[in-house]
Amino acid sequence: MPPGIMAGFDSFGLFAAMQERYDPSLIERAAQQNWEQTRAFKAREDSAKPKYYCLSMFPYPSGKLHMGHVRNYTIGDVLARFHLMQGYSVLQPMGWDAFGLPAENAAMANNVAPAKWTYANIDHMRGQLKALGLAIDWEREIATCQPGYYKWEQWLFTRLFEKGLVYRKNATVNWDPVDETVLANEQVIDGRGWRSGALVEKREIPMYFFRITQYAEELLNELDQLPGWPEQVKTMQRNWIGKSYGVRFAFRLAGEPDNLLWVYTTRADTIMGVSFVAVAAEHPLAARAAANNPALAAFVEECKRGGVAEADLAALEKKGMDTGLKVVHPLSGEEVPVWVGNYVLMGYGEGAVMAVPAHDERDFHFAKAYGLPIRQVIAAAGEEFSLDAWQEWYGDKTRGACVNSGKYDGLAYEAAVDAIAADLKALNLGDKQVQFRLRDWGISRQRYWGCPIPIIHCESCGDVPVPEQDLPVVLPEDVTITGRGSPLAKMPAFYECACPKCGKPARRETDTMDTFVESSWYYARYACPDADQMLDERANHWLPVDQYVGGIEHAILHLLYSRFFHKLMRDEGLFGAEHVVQGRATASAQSSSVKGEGANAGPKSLPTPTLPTSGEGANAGPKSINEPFTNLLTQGMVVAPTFYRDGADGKKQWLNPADVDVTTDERGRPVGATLKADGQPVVIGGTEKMSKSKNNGVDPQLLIDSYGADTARLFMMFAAPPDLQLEWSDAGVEGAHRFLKRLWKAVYDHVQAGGGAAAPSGELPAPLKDFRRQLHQTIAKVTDDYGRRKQFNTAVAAVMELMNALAKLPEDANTPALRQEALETVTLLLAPIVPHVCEALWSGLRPGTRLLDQAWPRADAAALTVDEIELVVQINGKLRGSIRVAAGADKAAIEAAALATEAAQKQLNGAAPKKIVVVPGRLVNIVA
RNA sequence: GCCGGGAUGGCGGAAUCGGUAGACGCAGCGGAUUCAAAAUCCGCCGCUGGAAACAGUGUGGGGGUUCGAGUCCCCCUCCCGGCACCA
Repeated sequence: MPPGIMAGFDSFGLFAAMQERYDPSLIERAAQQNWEQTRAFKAREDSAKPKYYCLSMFPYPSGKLHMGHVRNYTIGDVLARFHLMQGYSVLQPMGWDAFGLPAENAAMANNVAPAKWTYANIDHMRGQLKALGLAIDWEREIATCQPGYYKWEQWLFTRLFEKGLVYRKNATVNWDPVDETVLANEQVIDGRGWRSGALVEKREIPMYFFRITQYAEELLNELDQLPGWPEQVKTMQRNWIGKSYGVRFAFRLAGEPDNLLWVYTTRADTIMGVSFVAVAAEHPLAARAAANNPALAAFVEECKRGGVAEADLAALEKKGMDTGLKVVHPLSGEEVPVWVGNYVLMGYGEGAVMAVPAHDERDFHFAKAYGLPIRQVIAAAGEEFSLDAWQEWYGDKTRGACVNSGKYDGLAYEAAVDAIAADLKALNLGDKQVQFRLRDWGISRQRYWGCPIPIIHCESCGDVPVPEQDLPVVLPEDVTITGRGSPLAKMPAFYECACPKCGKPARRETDTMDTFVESSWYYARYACPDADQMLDERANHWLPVDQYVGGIEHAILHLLYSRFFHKLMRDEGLFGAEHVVQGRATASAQSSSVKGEGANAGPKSLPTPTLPTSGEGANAGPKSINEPFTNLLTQGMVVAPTFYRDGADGKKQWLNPADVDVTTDERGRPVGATLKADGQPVVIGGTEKMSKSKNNGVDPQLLIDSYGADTARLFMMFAAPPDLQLEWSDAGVEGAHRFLKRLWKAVYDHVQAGGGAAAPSGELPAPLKDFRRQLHQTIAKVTDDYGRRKQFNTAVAAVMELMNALAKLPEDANTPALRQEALETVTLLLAPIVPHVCEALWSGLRPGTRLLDQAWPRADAAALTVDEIELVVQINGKLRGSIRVAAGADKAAIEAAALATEAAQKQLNGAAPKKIVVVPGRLVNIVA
């Protein structure tokens, strides 16, 4: 028998006794088995407790888990477990964003069917997720590639089609002329197809669109109803929706007064400064002018080269060419030329813009480059207009007034726009208009591995939605992916069908949906994954999601589309009004300050929560059926150092950090690195997002295998706050593991020594009293960090500090009891982050009970009181000393004590202070 | 290009509402233990000067507001995320 006691299992399936050595694999297996056998995380609709729906963005099943997943899911799990301990009925589900491009790429690379590849990946990754010990209700797992899931997506599509919220129009895509296929933006590299290397062209094809613009106003306005979202994300969405107030008006074509060229502008006040009009290369006027102008035709062709990604287009050099056409200025009657500009986007607004070079920076540079006139029509006091260079104020609508603008001279922005809009309206050539930057959502994809669009094209009946009884349109799984064309369009067995209306032979749509569609409603399906309708009454119980956790990269598209879908489903009556809205987490229990509870509360006393609470205000209040995610946490990336050598072919050969040794100088600064294999130097690159291309990924599996899931979870939570990027560090992992070993030893030693009473009794000597105050401050701090701040690194740090203090606690009659209280508390506080080891420690501290059944600890207000506090003394804002005063000391006493300090006497040198600032509980600043 | 962020010791980070900059951890240095090493434990640790006490200085760069600025305002640099077909 080795020293210590061998671990045995009790009736809970947990440890009856602790062994001396911290053995993560044993502990984690036992804890996970116990949770699984007791179905500990099954979410129930019939609970009397308030509900808390905690959701992490589901993964794409790419093959194996990466560190970003570990981080994402640990954050979600910490919040879920914290709320579980706070007395909530928690739903934390998991599933798979299973459709998408990588499965088709894998199919080509490895000659494996996308379905088979995807399901194999899911099986592997599910095992990896389970090894992390997440408090997930696995009985609700969904995969979006299953017909049982996408059937309802197709069903909603047909409903929206009937309502006119889905329509068909042409859109521009990246076309690879060699592979004869449409490319995703990421498949266009430097203007060429990634596989064929062919120059990519723009091509117009018909696509289905969701009319998201119909919801633009609501999507914009309801951002104000989301106090639980980061301001940053709401700002990005506001800007993306881009509501603008402007004027839409028309120019008549010179000599063809019935032919109108419409433009939209937010700067109608500068209309008298228009010196040309620019249209997109795809604009009908451009095509018309190019018909008998070979040079222009060549330019239009040039504009059609390259991809459609807006980031690339915006970075292009601004180019243009005169069409030779002229239009008549609606107010001045002057003729202005029409140009084709490569910077004008056909898909945005009218595909044409009025150009005012004097007051638009882009137009200014364009006019200078092509020698077009620049006419100043706005003047600002104290500023001089010069054609030499662009100045900020030229484009500032808050400054100045109209000049050189005839009857509008002297009018400021608003008055000028009003007058000009009124005049255009009188001419029947325009009016004020509110416009959105947001465009309708094109969802057609010419790909195989996606949800089939449930439409049948009939020569007589047109586009006919597939009737409900024929859904789902099942995606055939036995296909060969070649990378050329669309696989479904080559399968007559798939597309040959009869028209549901007239019965004549018809052709089934062979495009599939954007995978963003599946991810736009999965959060709702988790409420009722087995329902034989899109959503059932369980959605009313669980929605909205109380806490959503995921990467900041989804700030706009995914989160906007999900908000849109939520409103679509609401308007379809899938949840909301007619259902009873109940089971809301109305536990109002806002954090209440301890400060007010005692007259002599310490300076650093923190809020104490009452049970149950989620700790954030946004979670309370009436349940909204308008928004899917009440609180949002956006997590940063996981990054790691990179190392490389210059290969013989001139390309960099990237080396994995695990294979490299870094050497440091005597201060620990890195001075060089060598490859472990050959001891020869390598180049230290930058710190970058973990990726295959830079070979700087660290496999979470290795981490879990060698240290255990708890160490992985602890490192992830401790290394950085959730919203910042997290830098990978092997040494940091070691440190996290060391802490768990120390914690284990502290509890083991305590239990071996006979443990202690549940709590100390009677008056404690000062060091013990101080420690107990720190203990209860830590409870308050950690509770606030988990609940309100959602910042876990500081929670861990506070517990580490407490453990450091515990190790220095003097021995007294009450010490074992105090130690018992401290260790029990620490175990509970850390349980959301490192649940397995805490479960084992708890069974050591309280044999026969299970940690999962314990309530969250509460700070004892009595333990938090202090008699005396320390205040910093500053002279002219510089730290010069400190004083100790009674906790309730008044301002006069504090000032007197501060003035009496040696530092103050020396600095003042007999003179009277000019001013004394007393910051209660913090400092005194004497202004000499 | 446009929109949104970020920058604090050798490193990750802390400082929550404008109030002691550097908590906690890593690395490093010194010591204990050991035949030795690993592990563990104790101590030191922004920079400059000083034996020390202490003084000066310091939060990407420049300016400003304030008794007091890492935090607020203006300008700039670099890095990161998104830009509608990667997810």
